[in-house]
Amino acid sequence: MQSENNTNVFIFKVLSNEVRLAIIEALLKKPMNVNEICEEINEEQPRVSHELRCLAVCGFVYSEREGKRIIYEPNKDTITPIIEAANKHARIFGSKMRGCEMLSDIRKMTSR
Amino acid sequence: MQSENNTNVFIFKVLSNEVRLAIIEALLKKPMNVNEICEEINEEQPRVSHELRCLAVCGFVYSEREGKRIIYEPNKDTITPIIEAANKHARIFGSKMRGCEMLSDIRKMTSR
DNA sequence: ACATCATATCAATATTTTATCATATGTCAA
DNA sequence: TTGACATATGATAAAATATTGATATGATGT
Repeated sequence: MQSENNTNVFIFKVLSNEVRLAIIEALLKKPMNVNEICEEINEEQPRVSHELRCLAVCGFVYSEREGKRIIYEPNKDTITPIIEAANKHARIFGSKMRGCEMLSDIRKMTSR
Repeated sequence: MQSENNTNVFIFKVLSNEVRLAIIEALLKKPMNVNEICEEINEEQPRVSHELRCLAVCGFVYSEREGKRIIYEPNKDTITPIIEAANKHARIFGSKMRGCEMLSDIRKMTSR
């Protein structure tokens, strides 16, 4: 339970990045190779490779070589429920957080 | 959908911190005031107050004054599904991530 | 083996987040 | 209104993460 907790912190860390989350969402539409992902989310290739590595180590995506290309697929089983649960919270509290792009933005919100 | 996505990044950021997640887990057991939380998770009061503010702004906890004390409660409705979904991933891939405390640890894992 | 395309790695820097401490604010009770 | 307790705030140093571009590796088909 305690170790599960620490693992959860790490899981959320991995998901708390715009590029990584964009990659996941893109792959949920359809499996792709690095360059297709780059086009889809408009990011540089080294950057996307970097993040794919992270996502792969953490079990969020897996890969399979097809000739020259390496096709990445998301691990729908565990990703989908996490994202949907977050969506639910976002739907209700998204407006409350509007304008927060960084954690430090919260300091600027004086009212509670 | 796009704004939901950005909000999700933020949601995961908030949850990707040991202290904040510990606060949430503690409050899921029972509502508490700041000092009780401090004891439970063994952290300093200013630190916990800081994080409670963050959690409150983001809709993860809400508070109610009871005399001198302010009692904090978690927003079980949306938190529980998120944590459970993460637990599921942790159960399967936790071992793969074992030893990762920081994202930079991933760089040390050379094998894929 | 060579040329080419696809992907990964490295390292330096910029940005963001965490951690800490001193201090302020607020509430109650005498 | 004073004292005691409870909680919040602000500034800042330290640490972690994101970003970037140059370069390296790897696989394929010829």
